[in-house]
Amino acid sequence: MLFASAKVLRIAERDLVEREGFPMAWLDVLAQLYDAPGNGLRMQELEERSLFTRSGLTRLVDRIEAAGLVRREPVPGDRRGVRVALTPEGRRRHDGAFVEHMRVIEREFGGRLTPAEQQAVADALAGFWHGDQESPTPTG
Amino acid sequence: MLFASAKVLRIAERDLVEREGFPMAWLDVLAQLYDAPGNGLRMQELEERSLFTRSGLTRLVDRIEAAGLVRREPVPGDRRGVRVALTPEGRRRHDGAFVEHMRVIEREFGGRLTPAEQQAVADALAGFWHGDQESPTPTG
DNA sequence: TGTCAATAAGTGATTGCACAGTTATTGTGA
DNA sequence: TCACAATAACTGTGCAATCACTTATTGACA
Repeated sequence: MLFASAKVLRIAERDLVEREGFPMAWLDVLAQLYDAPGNGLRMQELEERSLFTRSGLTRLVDRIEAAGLVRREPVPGDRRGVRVALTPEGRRRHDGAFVEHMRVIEREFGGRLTPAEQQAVADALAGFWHGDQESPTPTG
Repeated sequence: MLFASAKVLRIAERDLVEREGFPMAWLDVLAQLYDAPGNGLRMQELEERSLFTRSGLTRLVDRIEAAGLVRREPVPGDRRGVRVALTPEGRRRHDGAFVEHMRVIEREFGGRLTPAEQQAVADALAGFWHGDQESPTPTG
């Protein structure tokens, strides 16, 4: 199951880079910000929602910021913190990329499963993803 | 679905490195060789079965070979080719690591799905994985 | 108010993958 | 037999992610 997913990820990655000029890591960040209130999150929150470490995220956001898709803002009341917010350009790129991304995944993955299989996988994974995102038995 | 899988992969990766001292890429290679006739494959065959490019595989096999888990052998009748074969040590490490790896995935993923969901995902993904491993409509 | 642990984020060094190009070997046709 | 394209694998380079450490700021307590 994981190997199959990795394969689809690889294909989707390639396609996204060719079409949009940025990798899935960017889309991941853009999508997280898009779904966040005010289209922005602190680095720490982004770290929790994405699969990167804090240090990896720092440089990832550096690159996305350099491309003009997000911008760093100060956090009122906590000068240690940084808020990463989607720019209008970032929102536009997200919209286009996300739609294409879903199309590719549909073609490479969804299109090769029956509707019943799609539903079953979607239900199972949605439950997994939206449930407790930590280990089910962290202390034992 | 892909995001969820990536998360599990990340966890499994960490766990494997801590327990066995090598990453999932090694286990991938070890498992492919384990399943192959004579516990060996040519680089080209390994490339097809894994998710790496040939150049990535060259160095990956370098490292696994340096650790003594596989060895390179000449291919009779084709001096261009190299056959990568599991050493006895490699087979032992595979056995131990694979069992633990599956246990972690069971705990992090399977354990959080109902049996019916597990079956549904397994069926759908097995069909996907064992089917045509290329794009379903490569020419259009 | 001054000290010090805790928190938020960034930096330097290391590791590993992919792309493009290279070397060695094989097979084909004159 | 020789020239040349195709094939099998490897190497140099650049990019991106991680680990461990550093800097800046905050909050608690005497």
